[in-house]
Order: sequence, then C-alpha cells, then structure tokens
Amino acid sequence: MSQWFIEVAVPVPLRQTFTYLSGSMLEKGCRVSVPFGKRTLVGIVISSHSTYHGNVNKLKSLHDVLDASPILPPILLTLCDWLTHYYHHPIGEVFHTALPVLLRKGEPLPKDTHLLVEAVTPNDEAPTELLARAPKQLACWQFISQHTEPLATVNKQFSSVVVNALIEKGVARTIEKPVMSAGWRTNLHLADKPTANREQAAAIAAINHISGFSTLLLEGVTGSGKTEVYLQALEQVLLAGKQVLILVPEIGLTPQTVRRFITRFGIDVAVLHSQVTNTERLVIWQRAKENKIGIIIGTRSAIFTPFENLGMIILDEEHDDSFKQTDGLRYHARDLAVIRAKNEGIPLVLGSGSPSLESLNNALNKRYQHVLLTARAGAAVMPTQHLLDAREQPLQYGLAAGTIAIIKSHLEANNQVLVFINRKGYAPALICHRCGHSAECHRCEQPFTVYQKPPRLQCQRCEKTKPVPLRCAACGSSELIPSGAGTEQIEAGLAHLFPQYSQVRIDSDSVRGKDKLANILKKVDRQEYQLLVGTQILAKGHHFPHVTLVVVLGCDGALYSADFRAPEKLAQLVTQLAGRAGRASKPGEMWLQTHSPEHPLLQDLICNGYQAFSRYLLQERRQTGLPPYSVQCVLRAEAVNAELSYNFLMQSRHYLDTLNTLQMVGPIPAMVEKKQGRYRFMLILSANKRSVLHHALRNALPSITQSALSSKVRWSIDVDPMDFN
DNA sequence: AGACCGTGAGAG
DNA sequence: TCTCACGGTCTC
Repeated sequence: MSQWFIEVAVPVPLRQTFTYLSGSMLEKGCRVSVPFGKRTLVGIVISSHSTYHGNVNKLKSLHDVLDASPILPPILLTLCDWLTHYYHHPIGEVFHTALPVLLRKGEPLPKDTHLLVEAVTPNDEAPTELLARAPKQLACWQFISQHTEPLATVNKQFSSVVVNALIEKGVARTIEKPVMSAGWRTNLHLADKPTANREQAAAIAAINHISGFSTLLLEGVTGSGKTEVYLQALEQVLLAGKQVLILVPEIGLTPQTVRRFITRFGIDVAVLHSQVTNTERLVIWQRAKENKIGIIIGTRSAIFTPFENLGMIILDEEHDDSFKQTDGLRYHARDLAVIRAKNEGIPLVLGSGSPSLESLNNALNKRYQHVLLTARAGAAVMPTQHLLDAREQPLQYGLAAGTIAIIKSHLEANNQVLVFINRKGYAPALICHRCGHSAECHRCEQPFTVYQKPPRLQCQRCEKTKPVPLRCAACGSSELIPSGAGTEQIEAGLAHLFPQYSQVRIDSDSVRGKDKLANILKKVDRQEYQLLVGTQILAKGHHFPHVTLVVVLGCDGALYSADFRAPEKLAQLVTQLAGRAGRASKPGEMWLQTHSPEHPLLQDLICNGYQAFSRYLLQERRQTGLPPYSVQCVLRAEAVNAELSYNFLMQSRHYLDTLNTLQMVGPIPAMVEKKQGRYRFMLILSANKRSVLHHALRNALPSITQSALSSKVRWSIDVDPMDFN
C-alpha cells in the first residue's frame, strides 16, 4: 500500500499547513477530519505528495476523509488561494470563512430529497375496518391513497398525530425521493417592464456588450433607476441560462427589492443575509452549486457562494463600508468580486450614486468601464442644498435658531422633516463644569455617552453601562453637564419645540430587534410621524417621498477629522440622504448646519455636487499621495500590557524595514487606545506600488511570526484598511 | 485558537 | 497542604 503525505489547512491562526499521513491520494478541496494536539478538527486538503522531507515519525494519520470529491469548486479554491496571499492571512482561517458554518463543522451536504408519505394497502383492501373508529385517520388515509404528497404538507393538512398513527398502524409509510426540480430556467419568463430612458438604455447596452470579464462602474444618482438597469441587463444573462449574483449592503436588503426581482423574472430568488439560519444557508449554497437557483441576492459573504454557471455579478452601493469585513479575515467583497469575475470570465457591475474614490479612480483611468446616469427617472428633482451658518446664533438642543425656523415652516406646511445626526444617545460626553473632568469608561478610556431613556452612561465601544453619577469623580462637584448632542437630545429638543407634531427616532438603539425598523418605516410612509430623527440608518436603502426637508447636524467633525476618508464619507452620506428625500411634485431642500460655512470642502460639495466633489477629493489624494494613489496596510497589536504591544510593533517595523522600501508610521496608539482593557497600537505601512508592499510583508512575516513577542500579543494584518480604529 | 503544563499567591 | 488563576508552549 502506498503512503501519501497530505498538506492540510487547519482552522488555527497559523500561517502554515500541517502534514498528515494517508493511504490514498486526496484532491485539493476535500474536507478531512484530523487529530490536532488533543483536539479533532476539520481541515481542507491543499495538496498530496508521495514524498516528504522531514521527520516522518512526527506525522499523524488522518482520522477521516469527509468528502470523496472536492467540496469547493476550482473557482473558490483559487479565490481562497488569492485571499491567503493578498491579505497575508492564516490559510486555515481563510477556508473557514469561505465555507458555510455547517460544512466547517464537518456536516455532510444535505441530500436534496424530501420525505413523502404514501398509503400502504394491506391485502389490496382499504383499511376501513381498522380505521372505523378514527374518522380523521381514515380521511387522511383516503387522501394519501389518492396523492403521494410531501410529509410536511400532509402533516400540515391533517396534523402529525394523525399521520404518525397511520404509520404506526402500518397503513402508511414515508419514502425519500429526490426533489423533482425542473430547474429555474423552465420557470423563467419576463414580465412587463418600463421603457428605459436614454441613459438607462445606454447603460444596459454597455453591460450587455461586455463579453468575458470586464468591470463597469454605473455612477447614477439615487432615483436615476439603477435597479431597472440591473433588471434589464440581467435578462440576457438569465435567458442564456446563466446564474447571477447580486451583492448589497447589510441594511439594503429589503423584501421589496427581492420581490421586484421575483416578479420580473418569475423565478425563485434566494436571499442570504445575517438572519438566514445555517441550515437554510447550506441548502441555498448547495442548490446554487447545482444550478438549481437562478438569482442570489446577498450581503458581503455571499461572494463565497459556489455557482455551476455564473453569468454576472452586480454589486450595488459599492461605496458602502459594510462590504469590508472588520475582523478576522478583513476582506473587501468588492475587491473579491473583481477577482472572482475575472477568474470566471464574466462581467461585474458596480453601482453607486456616490462611488468610492477607489472605484472612481479605476473608472477614470479606464481600468473599469464608466457609465453615468444623471437624470432622475420619473422627473423627480434633487433637493436643493444649502449651508446654515450656525455661528453666533443661539443654540437650543444643538439646533441653531435658523435651523429651527426652517423646520417650523416645513412642519406647518404639513410635510415630513428628517433630522440627521451622527451620534446616538443624549450627549457624547458628561463634563464637570467646575474641573472639566469627563466621565470615562475605565476599560476603554473613552468618554461615556449619556443616555436619558433610561438614564445611564454607556460606553460606545464595550457597551458597558453604569448609573449617571451625581458628583464629579475628580472634584466632587455636582455640576455635571452633558456635552454635545446625540439623537436622544435632538429628539427631546424637537419634542419640546414642536410638541404638536408626532416624532420618531431611528437609530441602532431604537430599532434593535427583528422587523422593528421595517415597522417604523411603514408608519413613516403612512405619515404617522412628521418629524424623523436618526443616524446613518436613514441614509441606507429607504426612500422618504413625503420628506421635504433634510437637516444634517454635526458635519463639522468630518472636516477636521484625522481620518483622511472622513470628507469622502460625509459627502457620500449627504448625497445618499439627499437622494432619499422628496418626489417629483414636491422638490425638497437640504440644510447642513455648520460653524464653518466657508470651508472649501463644504462649499464644493454643496455647490457642485458629489460628481465634482469626488473628483476634487481625488486630486487632493493624488497630491498627498494617499490611497488610491498609494497602498496601505495596518499592523495592529493589542495586549493587556501596553509596552508589549508597542514593542511587538517596533520589532515588526525593523523586520519590515530590511528592504527599505516602505513608508511607515508608528507604532502609534490606535484611535481608541484602550478597548476592553487591552492597549492597542498600530503600525501603518504604505507604498507606491502594491507589489512593493506585498514583497515587504512576505519577506518580514516569517521573522514576525517566529518572534517571541508575537505569541504574547494579539495581532493582525489589515490590507487596504478602511479605518484606523 | 485552545488544551496542555507549570508556577505561585491566598485560604485554612 | 490544597486550589485556582495566570502565563507560556505547542499543535503535523
């Protein structure tokens, strides 16, 4: 019998594979169960060899081979290889993130069958006598003797007690049959569609003209009918019998959107988001793999769905942060989509009303095709945008007198008003009036947010809460003042100023819980509320046709932020918000309350709009050499002992510097220096070329990993970081 | 990561 | 003397 050496990727945070003995050769992508220390883990076969250079005595044998053939198709294996190299991430964890939870645990693929109940007729006679005293059972038996139906259906119609009794008595039995799936293609039929306007038609033509791989950026203002472009562009793909993958931001996945796809094409649409159970997820995963589903709409991780015959990927709201994973393997679904589309040789459409500077740059330098939609479909007009100079005006609850006057006029005209503020709670800090001391979370060294409903202090990092103190912890003074304004305070303020108008607050605190957001939004549509106060959530997905006034508070922070992406984020937010409000018959207006009305960034955004503004920001990035004109990477470290994580990064800096090709900043304390009792530092690396950064990392990682310090701190690599927290 | 081992401070 | 809480080590 021959001896094989199998390289296995095991789900541990180590940048290596482990070698196991096996009697037979195994294909890459099969799952195996292996002994690992005192544990048994599920790993993925990476390669098989007939020779081994090393101490064979140290090797263990595989426990089990879980898959006879690779569970991951070649495309996904390639994608995982790319992920490990690009993100410099432990290989076992990469495969772990790419697989559905149940497959990670070693579960077999579910058989795509269902249980049917059929009648058993002993001695060719209906068991009327046997069931004489059980009319319900008799009725049920008669039913199943006519039709063999799925167990679940019969259970529902008659009750499982009745069905079980029949099985017990031997006059019925369950049988397992493969699901007769005619395939989605036979159901496909195109419903009536609106006529595309000139710009839409051009966009559809451009997408359909693509053969093979190409990325197309569809830059269309909100309301310009991007979804209609997607729908019509998909026709050709689906008619050719090819499947499509649609990626959307976390909150953008609404039942309405899904229904629009279902009614247009008449086929099932599988939906993947955080609420879908692991079992459902696996069923969808398998059905997509077997080409039994035509359309999948999903969030970030849906990029890992296997398809037998994928024809197109669409990624909507491509600027959205939620496409980037913020822990573990910090991949960006947009970048992954580009790689996947390239490997599959298919078109990728990136859509946004406020494209990220990364994508915009790729479009402007012709790496992506670029199509603009400038007109709002249905003759709706964008709200007019203005700056409200809050200087030297009395402020009430964070609202300037001028702002209050505008809100008043819109309310009196019986319109809805949306007030946006990017802070939750009542106030972002509790300050002592006498000594200036600010109440801070001890674990995170962050100011506590003050809440009034119910009264408490809460840390935004670790969620720790404590009662509001009566006296200052530093000087004992009882003059403690909440400083700054959050949604709760604005809500309270507006309730005080406009008691006669109904109001609702929409932030992650107030909409916690399933369907709560959907219910509130429904009431907003029915105009049960006239004043809406909320955070980010308001900018995502939902349209507010009755809103004629959008007020943006607290945007000054973004102008002076240390985060170079803050102006970009603010502009995207403002643009999205503007697109959500108003309708054809009632053009709206938007006011940004600011203390820096002459700030060039604000002026440019307000006067020239996102298109001009984003191109100006790109110029600025080019001049300062920031992404996308350079590439960045962050090495983060955290430990209970601050010195330890600092030293680890200092040492890493030396290893990375041996080639002398990188610009490095740090180690510096992270923006939130202390989180949950651990001190965090980061080392920011940047280079002009991606390859340079990758070389340096590949060169230094062995030394970093093998150093004594590396096991004493928690550290991670973030390639293309989106924030520096 | 997580399961192991060793050391060492606190309770009785 | 016994327990439990950590820090350090190793995983084919």
